[in-house]
Amino acid sequence: MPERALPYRPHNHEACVSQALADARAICRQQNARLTPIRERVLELIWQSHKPLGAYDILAMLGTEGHNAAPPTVYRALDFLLQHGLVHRIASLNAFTGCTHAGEHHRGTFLICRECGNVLELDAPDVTRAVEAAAADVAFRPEEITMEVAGRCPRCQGEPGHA
Amino acid sequence: MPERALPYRPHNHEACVSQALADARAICRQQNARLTPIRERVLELIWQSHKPLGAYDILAMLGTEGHNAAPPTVYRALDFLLQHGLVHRIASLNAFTGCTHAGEHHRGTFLICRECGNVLELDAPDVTRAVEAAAADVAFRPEEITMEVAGRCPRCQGEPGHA
DNA sequence: CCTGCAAATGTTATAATGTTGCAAACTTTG
DNA sequence: CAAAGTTTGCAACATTATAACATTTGCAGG
Ligand SMILES: [Zn+2]
Ligand SMILES: [Zn+2]
Ligand SMILES: [Zn+2]
Ligand SMILES: [Zn+2]
Repeated sequence: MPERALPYRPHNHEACVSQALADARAICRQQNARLTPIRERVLELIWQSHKPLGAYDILAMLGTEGHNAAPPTVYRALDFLLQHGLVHRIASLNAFTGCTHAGEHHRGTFLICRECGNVLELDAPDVTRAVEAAAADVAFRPEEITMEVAGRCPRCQGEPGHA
Repeated sequence: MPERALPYRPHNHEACVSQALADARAICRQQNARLTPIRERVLELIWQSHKPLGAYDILAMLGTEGHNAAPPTVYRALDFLLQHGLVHRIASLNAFTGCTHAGEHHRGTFLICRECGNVLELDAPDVTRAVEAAAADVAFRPEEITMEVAGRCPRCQGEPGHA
């Protein structure tokens, strides 16, 4: 899978989104899952945003485009996308972001810039290994790992306030 | 500081709680912070529970003991306790738990049993180091680390359903 | 003691986030 | 097509968190 541009670096984000959607379609086909219009649209909205979106942000966006959606619509779509590894939920933000390693069954580490709000998903095997080792030390069997790091992204360290 | 018993191992929990409260009083004295009755009571309730407590759980408990509290009362007490490193917020649970390393300025790793709900706070320097290294690789400056691992605790792996 | 300030708490209302339950529409399958 | 299963619409509700402003409390000077 080609490495996508880092979110806080200038890049052709439309291509980013199309690629993600294409990947998602392929993954769903492969898993015999139905990426319905709503689900796909929610995924697209999430990808189009450079920052994690709250469920109610998504709801509002659907509203402005004529789709008269209620909360369950959005949450159900999000559940589906989470289930199939297409998005992640950022617990510390109550928000959702597109998975940059969809289909790879992995545990993401998220670097969240407090200044500009951008989120970078790392695939950090060392971190995962360290967590698993620490858990093993106390005979704990990990199933799901939430790793979210709030701080400053490179761009915001020198010159704060990038959107 | 003496190591406290692991939460899911039988132990004299009252002693646990008194020790935590004594520590808290010492820390607040040292920091010139006022551990008022409400704040102390909230901390005590959190410590008395073996499992993380939601703000509204605390609210209800205060209610049953005649204290007619509203949400802001609890949230303000919790803010104070968070501020002074006496409790942690578990983002994935929207709940709060007593810090087992209060005063040590540290980044806790939380092992959350999905079966019994108990939470174990680890001081896992290896994990922290791994996270910091991964962040450094992309020039991200971490400020706060959220590490929450959901899974099965040792007791619940064999015989599920421990309270 | 009193006075005045700052910190803490009380109180009411409201915002933000997430869920339940059931009915209608759509898809798949035989 | 008919049955069964899945997805969506919809209304109500539950939970978690904050805003705004009034009141009380603790404390330092006068
Ligand atoms: Zn991912
Ligand atoms: Zn930034
Ligand atoms: Zn701690
Ligand atoms: Zn357990």
